[in-house]
Amino acid sequence: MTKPIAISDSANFYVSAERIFDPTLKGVPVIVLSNNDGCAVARSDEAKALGIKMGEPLHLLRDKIAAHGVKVFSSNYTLYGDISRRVVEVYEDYTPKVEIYSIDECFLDFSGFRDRVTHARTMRRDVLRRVGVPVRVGIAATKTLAKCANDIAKKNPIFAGVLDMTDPALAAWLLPLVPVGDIWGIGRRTVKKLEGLGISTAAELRDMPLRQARALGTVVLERTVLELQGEPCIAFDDVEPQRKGMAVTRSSGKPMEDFDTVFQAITAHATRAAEKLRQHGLVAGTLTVFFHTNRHRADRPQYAGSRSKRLTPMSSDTLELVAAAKRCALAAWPKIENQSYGFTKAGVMLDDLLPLEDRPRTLFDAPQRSPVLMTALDAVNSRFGKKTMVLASEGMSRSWQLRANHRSPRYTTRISDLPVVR
DNA sequence: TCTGGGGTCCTAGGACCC
DNA sequence: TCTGGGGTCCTAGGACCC
Repeated sequence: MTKPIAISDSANFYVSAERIFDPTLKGVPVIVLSNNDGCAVARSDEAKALGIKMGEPLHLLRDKIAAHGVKVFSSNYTLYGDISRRVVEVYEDYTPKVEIYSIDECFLDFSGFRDRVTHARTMRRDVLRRVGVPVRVGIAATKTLAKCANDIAKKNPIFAGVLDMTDPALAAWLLPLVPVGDIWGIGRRTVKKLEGLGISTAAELRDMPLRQARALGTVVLERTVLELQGEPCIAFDDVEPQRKGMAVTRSSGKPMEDFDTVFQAITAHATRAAEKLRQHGLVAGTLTVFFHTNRHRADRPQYAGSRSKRLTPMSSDTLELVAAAKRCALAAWPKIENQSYGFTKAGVMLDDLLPLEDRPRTLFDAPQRSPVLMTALDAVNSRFGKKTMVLASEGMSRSWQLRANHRSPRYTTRISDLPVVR
């Protein structure tokens, strides 16, 4: 008997998080936008019912928003991250093993509970009571099947948010109802290929010959088939994996025309990346800078520049990272004379990350050339707020900064954001 | 006419996830 | 006018080695 795995996820998480602090949002259409107020990345059920699609650009939604009084929010990741942490705390009261999969999803070890459905229902009520967001739970023998169960529970109110599909007979009965494209790990490309073979449901994929699955979609697809058969191939893992890379990339509020502006954005991104490195106690071995024009504008000249550089010694020092980023940006800058580009996105990526204490040593290196300065920088920005102290090359105009015209208060992490009650 | 056989490491690109 | 950001894993193919 394999161990039952549960996956718990939050319905429309970002919307649910906004609703905690503003009850007037209940029962009305609400959407949360991506960075730069670009497109809808979370929609309430009411917004979905209006036909608002995941990833739909805001500028195509203006009419619907006006006609139906859709409430619109910019992303408030500080708030969502904190709510997510609180939800995990509740899960930890209901199982000794929690694997955080994403900001709104956790795998839970549900082995050993006599009545898993009752246990899940109790947990669900507790999350709602203590944090205020609704969650759904799918339980099955493998992660892929648990995701299916969760998906079925999401779409069929009859399950009241909890479906235990551990029983193989129940799985066999339900899998024919799951479209193959809804399965975890099956994306658009694979759906196309499977369609050609006449495979359109989870049950049909489960019955696909393993060799054929591997030929079509490598070991990844083969594992999915095995998981659908109830054989675990994706291990439950509650230790945080060593991260391999990190990126800070942003679209700009308006096009960046000259090197100085692009470099201001890149300075800000490299600065943020260095902060993240130090927070996690890591150093980076490679830095990549990229920037590109708006691909949706066929009428404007297109350019995409990118350069990487090894960091030796490995570093988490803002000054060193920004210096390396500048060399990359200069090397990647277009060489064509008299051609002006409107760059709309820029980013800094760091790879070959290692814990500070594991970094290779050389005779003269130090993890940060200016460790005392970095400590002071982090202390000031933590005490007085982000961006209190920045490098001059980040500039003061911030003309590249992204839009966020509908941001809600950071209710749980910033006292000055709280509404004043008189 | 004959033209090895493994290894390892690295990189670019594809596919997918939320 | 306006179209997100941050990750992971896998494979193929080239370079290089003995």
